[in-house]
Amino acid sequence: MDIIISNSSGEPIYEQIVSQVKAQIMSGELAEGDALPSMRALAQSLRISVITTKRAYEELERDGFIESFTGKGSFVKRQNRELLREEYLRQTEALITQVCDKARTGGVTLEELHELLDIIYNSEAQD
Amino acid sequence: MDIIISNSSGEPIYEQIVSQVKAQIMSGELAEGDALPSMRALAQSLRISVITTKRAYEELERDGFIESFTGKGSFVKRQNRELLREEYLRQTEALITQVCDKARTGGVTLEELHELLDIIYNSEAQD
DNA sequence: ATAGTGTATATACTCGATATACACATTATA
DNA sequence: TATAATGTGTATATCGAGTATATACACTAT
Repeated sequence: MDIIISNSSGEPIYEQIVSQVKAQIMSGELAEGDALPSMRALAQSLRISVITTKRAYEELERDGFIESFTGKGSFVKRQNRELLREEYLRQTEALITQVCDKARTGGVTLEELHELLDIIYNSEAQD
Repeated sequence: MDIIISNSSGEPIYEQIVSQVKAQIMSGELAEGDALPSMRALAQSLRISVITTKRAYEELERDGFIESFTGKGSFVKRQNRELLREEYLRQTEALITQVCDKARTGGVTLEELHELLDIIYNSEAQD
């Protein structure tokens, strides 16, 4: 499982883990029943504390994405992929709202936003 | 000067003050030489500590938007409005990048993004 | 037994927000 | 004109929430 931690983003480490696991579930890289790396193994490879990986896994478990068993490990639960997609859609809408607020205040027009959207959407690194 | 504090946003109070003052400079509500409310007056009207308003004013002063004089007050400095607009443009682009990342992961298409942008841009409260 | 899992407790550090006391400028008024 | 009173910005020490941690504990499989 590939997880990349950025120290400069300001986003908590455990949240970065959570969102990247969700993204991999969304993309199908992680499917139902798949074993996640053990908390210790992940902590070691990211050079962080076990407690931080545990916190990430706890949040994923609380939200119904994975299940953990003492002595055995952590595993991906059966997913309602459509539910996840809706979550992403909500988050996307929230971000677009921020974009519009910022743009209006700064005198950026709707047309400019559409242009920027095309440019940025197509210029980003693909998987 | 109208400043509105939201406790639910998660954004620090002093940052909310900073961004709203910048927005008012951008819109022309605050012009060169205008006096800002005193740190105490603003603190009292927002029911927050003087130290928090001071912190906001410090950041505005550090970034060259206002000037403070002990015993006299705080005043709007001469502005390069074009510089401010560019700052907003940069922030807008950064937000759009986040939008595209989130959208891609969630399987939201570019066409859907354009539609959402039109809807949200036009549905937001106008000044 | 041993080595692999997840779990729980107590601790340190950062950052937003604060109360309180201090220093300077203007204004009222004696 | 002198000076007390009020209004301005400033500085120090402290609290609380949230992130990340070291260490020790409990369970499972081999």
